[in-house]
Amino acid sequence: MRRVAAPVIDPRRGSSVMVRGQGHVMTRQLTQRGRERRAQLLDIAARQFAEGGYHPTSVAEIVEAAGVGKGVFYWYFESKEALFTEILRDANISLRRRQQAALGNEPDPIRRLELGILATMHWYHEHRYVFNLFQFAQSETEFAAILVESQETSLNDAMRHVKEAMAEGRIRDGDPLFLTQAVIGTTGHLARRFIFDRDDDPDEVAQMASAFILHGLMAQPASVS
Amino acid sequence: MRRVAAPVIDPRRGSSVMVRGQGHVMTRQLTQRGRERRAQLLDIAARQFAEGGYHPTSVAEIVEAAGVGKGVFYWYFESKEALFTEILRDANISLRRRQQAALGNEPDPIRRLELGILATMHWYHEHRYVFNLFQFAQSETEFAAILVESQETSLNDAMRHVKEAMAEGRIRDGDPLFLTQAVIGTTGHLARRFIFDRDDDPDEVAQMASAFILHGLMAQPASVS
Amino acid sequence: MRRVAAPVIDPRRGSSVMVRGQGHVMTRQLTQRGRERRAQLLDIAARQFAEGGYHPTSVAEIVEAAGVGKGVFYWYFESKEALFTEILRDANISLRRRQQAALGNEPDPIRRLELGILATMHWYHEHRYVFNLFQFAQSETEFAAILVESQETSLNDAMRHVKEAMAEGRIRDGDPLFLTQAVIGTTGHLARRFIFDRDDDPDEVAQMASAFILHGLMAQPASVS
Amino acid sequence: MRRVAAPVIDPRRGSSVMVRGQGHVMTRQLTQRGRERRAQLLDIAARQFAEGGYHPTSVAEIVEAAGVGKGVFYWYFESKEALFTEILRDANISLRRRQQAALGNEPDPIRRLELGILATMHWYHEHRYVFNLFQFAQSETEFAAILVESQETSLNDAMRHVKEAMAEGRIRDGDPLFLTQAVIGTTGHLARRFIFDRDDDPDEVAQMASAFILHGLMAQPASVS
DNA sequence: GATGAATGAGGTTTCATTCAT
DNA sequence: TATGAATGAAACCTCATTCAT
Repeated sequence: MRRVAAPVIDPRRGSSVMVRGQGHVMTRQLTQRGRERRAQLLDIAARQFAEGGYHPTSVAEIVEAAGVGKGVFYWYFESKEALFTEILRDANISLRRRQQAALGNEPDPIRRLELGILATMHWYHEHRYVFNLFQFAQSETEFAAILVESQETSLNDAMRHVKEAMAEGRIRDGDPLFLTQAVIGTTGHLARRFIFDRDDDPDEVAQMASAFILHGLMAQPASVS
Repeated sequence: MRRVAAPVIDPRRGSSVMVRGQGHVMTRQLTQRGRERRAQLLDIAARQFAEGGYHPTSVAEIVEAAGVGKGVFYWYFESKEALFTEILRDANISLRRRQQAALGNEPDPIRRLELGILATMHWYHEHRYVFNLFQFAQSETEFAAILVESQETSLNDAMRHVKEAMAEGRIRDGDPLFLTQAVIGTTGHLARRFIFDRDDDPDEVAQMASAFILHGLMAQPASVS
Repeated sequence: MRRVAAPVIDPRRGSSVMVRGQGHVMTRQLTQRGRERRAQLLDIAARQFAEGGYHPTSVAEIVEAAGVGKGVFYWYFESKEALFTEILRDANISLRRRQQAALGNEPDPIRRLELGILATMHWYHEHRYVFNLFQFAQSETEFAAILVESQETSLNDAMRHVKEAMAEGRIRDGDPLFLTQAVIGTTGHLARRFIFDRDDDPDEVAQMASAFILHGLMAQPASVS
Repeated sequence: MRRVAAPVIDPRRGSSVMVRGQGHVMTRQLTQRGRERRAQLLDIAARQFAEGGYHPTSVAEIVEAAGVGKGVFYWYFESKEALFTEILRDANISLRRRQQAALGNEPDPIRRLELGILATMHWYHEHRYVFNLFQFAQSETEFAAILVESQETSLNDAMRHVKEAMAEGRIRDGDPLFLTQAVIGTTGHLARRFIFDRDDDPDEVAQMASAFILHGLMAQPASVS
């Protein structure tokens, strides 16, 4: 990690936790202090998972980094797995919030795509450690399912822009899902390679990515062969 | 895994192994039978890692699936990690071989890109389980390094086509590395989503991917705004 | 537990507690409310120990069921072990009280045995959950000692009847302790099997138990009175 | 434990083990050495559970007593619980075997009961530590079920004798199950009190127990044969 | 070459108990 | 009195690796 990244956790969220009370799940009310501790653990864990991998990072390492006893972890989280799941969900919520904020009331769907790509690059730039978490999550069935579910809303947002643009004849006809996935995949991979690996300027990466993606989507392209 | 995928291992390769014997590393010569057993273990392990994850899959499970004792594993591989590293390398060699074979003597660089995308989709279709392996490998530093190294040659192949096309004025000017990464990232993500997740027809996916990518690369696009 | 059983705790008892405060043991005076809370905890704990076992039942579960914080537990009890010890003592006191009440001034020792068996069956019927507590307590040295000590008085009561009956020539000569243990053992096991396991009618079980205890298996028994 | 008791495990039994092989249960073949080690662990564990209780005795203590590493335990047993279950089953098999051997071809059902009681007392005398195991097992639902199931055969054996004797008019009419349970309960409790607690002579205990069971407490019993 | 057995550090999780508020 | 938070030892169990046979 070349520079400290902003946490993805909103400490005001989550004033209560789900815990196991002998067989049935109950909700535990947390004090202000409790909420802060919980957010701290989420943040520390996210960074350690990103740095060292989910499996290789032990609960012991997490609590040690937080400077608390081992029991604290299980006071706030049902399991290591539940913690990771929550990190994934929180990250996606944070990313989508940023994308939404960036769109404002922009009426042009193509412009909305551009703004979304720009917001995404900036968010990744600030939360660079999340790359590895998503990457890993994709690789194990249970977590991949969480990811898909968490990203569904963002996917639909983007697909809406694509459909609108298509209806306006601004972009080529085609399967909207396929095109949207192309947009997302390209954005993600370029972010990984140029923002995460090389720490390039997010504005520049976004601009180049937009160029590639928009030409890819455009109607009336130059003839291919 | 919806259907049985072809192994990525060439059993003729690897007629000797590096192993630890009495403290120092030594090279072991393998018989024909030995080479087959080794290839079998690589194949079984690859599938199990893909299905259940690298860390969650234990050496015990691998040897059990192979129907051999635990000692056999360490007869052929230095460690679980070395085994995985080898799987990654082998997979990339296999993929590149397929891409190379597809290009033939095609003189047109743009056509070479198209053929490469098509070959890639077909290869992923046949080795679908490899997706998870690559995805996971990206997420842990040590394995990510292996991946980057293994994929460097393929990357340079593709970049050569891009540069040539650019020199011929067939595609837009721009950072060739950036454009090549865009091509690769888009191809990979679309393969993941449509070939792995949905088992779509690789020819169709390749065709749609090529359309998106080539328009993205093209010179003289339709005006954006 | 098929039906709610009566608590074995007398909330009027125990107006003060022994607890550890600053390193030394001190006696704490309890208010009326305090005594009730204490009795409530004893009762809840007894049922949970019976249902789920002493060791598997955690203090956390007990206080959760009582709807109080964890500190409360240690305000009223020195430890989980002390709590269980007290449950055992209370249960035996309650049982003996019932047995005593049943005897009245009955002059016939044999009749007294019968009345004792009947009272015991009824008590077990009302406090069915106690079976598991006694059973468990027998199995761990420290608790077994508490049981033996708590049951000594009841044992001596019963043995007095046996000795009197023997002196009157009403029952066979023999080791009074042995015969008394036989009476107790038979009563206990039959209660377990027919009252706890099958929820049979305590009057019927008592009657059949008395017949067995007095006459054994043989046909043509000596007339009872 | 005042004296060393004979193990209840037959090391020739059990040439294979059930173990978990990732989700599904598989059977593992054991070598002669493996079978001995397994029997040793069963025996050591049984004694330690009896002495210190099932829950308080840790797997660490068991393997330490056996002088082996912790992994060995899980090589031979699926879990601590599975081990205990097996101890319970083995003990009941051993007890029943002894009872059966004692009966020979004895035609008289009453005599068979007597011989059964005698064999039981001797078996308990040799396997005294089993008392606590049974006692504890009774107290937790899951293990109690195992006990009931394991003892069903012995119960039916004894009930057959009771029914025969009843058919011959040798013992009183009554519910055969009730009477059989009375026999078993009395025998068990007396064994516990006089053989386990006091280390009395099993022959004497058996004789007094038989007298009580056959005649009850009454003087002038009906003649036995 | 191959096997079953063994190792033991280390993993996740639980829990009796204490303490600051 | 009472609470939520914290502790940390210790529980059960896993697993990469080694080894005797």
